[in-house]
Amino acid sequence: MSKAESSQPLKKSVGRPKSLASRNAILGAARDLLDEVGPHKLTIDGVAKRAGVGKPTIYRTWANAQELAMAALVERVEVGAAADTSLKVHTIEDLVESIIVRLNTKRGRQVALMLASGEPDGELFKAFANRVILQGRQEGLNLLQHMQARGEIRADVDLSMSLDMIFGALMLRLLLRHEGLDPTLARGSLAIIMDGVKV
Amino acid sequence: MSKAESSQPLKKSVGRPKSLASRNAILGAARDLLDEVGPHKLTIDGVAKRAGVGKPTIYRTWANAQELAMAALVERVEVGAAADTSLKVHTIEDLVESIIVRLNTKRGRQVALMLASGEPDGELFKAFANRVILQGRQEGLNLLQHMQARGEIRADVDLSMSLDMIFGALMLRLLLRHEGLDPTLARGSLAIIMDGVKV
Amino acid sequence: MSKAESSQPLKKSVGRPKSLASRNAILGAARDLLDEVGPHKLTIDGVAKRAGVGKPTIYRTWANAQELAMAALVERVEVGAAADTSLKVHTIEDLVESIIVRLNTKRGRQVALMLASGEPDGELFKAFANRVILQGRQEGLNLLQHMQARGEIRADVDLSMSLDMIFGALMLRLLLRHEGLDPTLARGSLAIIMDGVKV
Amino acid sequence: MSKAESSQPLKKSVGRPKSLASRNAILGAARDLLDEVGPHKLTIDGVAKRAGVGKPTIYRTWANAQELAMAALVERVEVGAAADTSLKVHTIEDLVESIIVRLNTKRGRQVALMLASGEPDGELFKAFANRVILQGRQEGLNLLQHMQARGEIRADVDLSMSLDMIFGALMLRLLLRHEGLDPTLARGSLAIIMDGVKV
DNA sequence: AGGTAAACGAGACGGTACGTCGCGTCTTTCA
DNA sequence: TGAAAGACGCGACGTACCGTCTCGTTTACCT
Repeated sequence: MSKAESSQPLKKSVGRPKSLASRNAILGAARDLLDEVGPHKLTIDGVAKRAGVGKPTIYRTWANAQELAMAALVERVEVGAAADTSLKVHTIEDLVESIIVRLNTKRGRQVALMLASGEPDGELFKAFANRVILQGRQEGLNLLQHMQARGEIRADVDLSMSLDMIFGALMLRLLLRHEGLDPTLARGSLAIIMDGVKV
Repeated sequence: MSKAESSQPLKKSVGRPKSLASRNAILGAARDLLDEVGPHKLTIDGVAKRAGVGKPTIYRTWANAQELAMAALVERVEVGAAADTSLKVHTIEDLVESIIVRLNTKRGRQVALMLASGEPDGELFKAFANRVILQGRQEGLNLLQHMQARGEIRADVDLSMSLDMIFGALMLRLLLRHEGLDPTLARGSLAIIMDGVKV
Repeated sequence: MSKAESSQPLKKSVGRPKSLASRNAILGAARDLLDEVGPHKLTIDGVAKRAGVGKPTIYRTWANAQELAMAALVERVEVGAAADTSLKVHTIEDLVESIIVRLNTKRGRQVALMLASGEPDGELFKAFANRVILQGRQEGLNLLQHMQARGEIRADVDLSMSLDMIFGALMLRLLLRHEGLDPTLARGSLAIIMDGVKV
Repeated sequence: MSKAESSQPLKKSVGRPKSLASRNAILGAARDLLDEVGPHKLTIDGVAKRAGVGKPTIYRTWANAQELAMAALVERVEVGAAADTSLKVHTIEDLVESIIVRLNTKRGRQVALMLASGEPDGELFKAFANRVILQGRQEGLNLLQHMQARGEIRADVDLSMSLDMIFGALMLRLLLRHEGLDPTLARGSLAIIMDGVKV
């Protein structure tokens, strides 16, 4: 039932079109507030005031604060990703390392909160998960499949589970903070996956 | 700043002591409401009314709804754990399997939400994480250390990371639901860890 | 600091205008509750529930229960006064008699309580005092001034004090109930004022 | 139903007697708080904390904050009166003047509030009114009766009403602040009463 | 060029919940 | 055994946001 991000209707709209300036102001304000007060305290009232916009203008596009937060985070992630296209990721190790770097920020925890608090069967939730997490996982899956095709990984291995173990370990440390989380861990976790732990 | 769960003071307290009956009623009501309406909608007003208790009585012990929710979940987990002592867990595989079973419930997501939304540096958060997650992880760590001592695992392996990969994969699937999560996965994830994926 | 009763701004207000229906419902509920439970027990919660209105809607116009009570009483007094225009008051005796009648009711004590408990330097307090008490006093002052002009009262008499003595006696008996308060007293008190007590 | 001010029981009390020190501390704290925060904000909690006393100790003697406030004011008035015995009051003019001085203080308004907000038929209310107001009025009544007996006042004059007019005028100005209230008014109001206003 | 329809800012609306304060009562422990 | 300390059930406080609803105004498209 979400109103957000529906695919553009082909029928020409009548009346005054939505203001792109307002949209940008709203997402910008949301982004700022996410950093300043955190996702719990992100309120529609606050965003409206900060963006210099009426509340109905926000509700016309997003159904509630959570959707707005997701939209703001997605946009930020995509902007970041666009900036990253320069540095090519060729190996699974590079990929994991870059994921750690991106996760290990304030924004990383914001994303994690969205994932944990959202309704996992909702339309928007899936879209969000896809864009901010599963996309990276898919990249990794492609890389592993190539390795499997090249005979570097056994044919019977559950690649999906392997990836979830790598990414999951990062997520766990992000959430619990019981152990550090730094880019050098990429090599360690991959070593475990590749070689196993048996003698 | 949390008032909850302060370590037991040795000095005899003066004045009327806190009512254990009230405490139980509050935690019971919180537990029920967590299941019925979910963690987002758990309100102090609701708990107070349901428990037949005044709001200040709740605030005297817990600073906000989140702390109360954590306390209710901790208690539930501990009661569950106490009931489980009968079935002995001898192998790492048994452990992971039982964790999956426990995670893969409504309560599992509730716990995950707490972990994702709490302030990770807060006192209560750490206590919560310790009791509901890291305790199981510690059990696993003990098992793996025994295996390492017996020469079944190489001496240079980062056991901590290995465990985070196993537990993290479960957590990831719990949150994202992009793949199923059932007890048979215990064997699969352990196989990857033990043998690695290389040819 | 009061928000109530600010003088009408000439500038067109922006945004949704305040609902007159709500205002009336609130004042009506307050009026009813003043009679039913008394001024001490007049609560904003109670008025809101009775009026079918949210609490913030009340606070948007009145700062606290006292201001609301004053507003409700003022309105009632004015409605009563409007109804009274039919019966003309020509003499000071008629005036005092009608004041006694109006004072000597449940509402009379409510008004007295407001006067005694309000901050006498507050804006709203002054407005209240003006409308419910001093207006009647001013009428009396006019009558006495006419008498003075016609030579029926000595030129050197402090008319203001004279009126305060008449009205004050009524107020005192209303508050203390140490002596009865009935309309026949109008004649008596005026006699004292007019003729003095000396032999 | 008031428990306050019951005459000291003659029967020997059993067990530990009520602490006079506590009583004094309570009344002192109440007196201080009456001045500092006003009668509206005088709370039992506040008095208990300030007096270093448990709340039940207060409730054992006074039924609620209003009774306590009255008790504190009565005591203060009586202490003040005791101090005044030195200066003899021989004429009605002296009396009115001294009343104005005493009324025209913070405490004067506190007393007025008590009178306006109390239940006028309550036992305690009557006692309070008697001690702080009607006693002065009675003194005045005695003086006027002497004057009447000496033939200085006509025999048919309603002395009670005359006094209420004098005192009421003061009360009115105290409450409404529409006109000043200073000791020189004693002479003026008495002049009106004595001589009347007619030519 | 004018009409019209939608989006806009502003902000009030009925609500729900917040976290606090104070009530008057109760249950301990201490002196 | 009275008094301090303080927790209790209760109810109201005044505030923050929710998501919706009028307002009057602006801005584009479509006659």
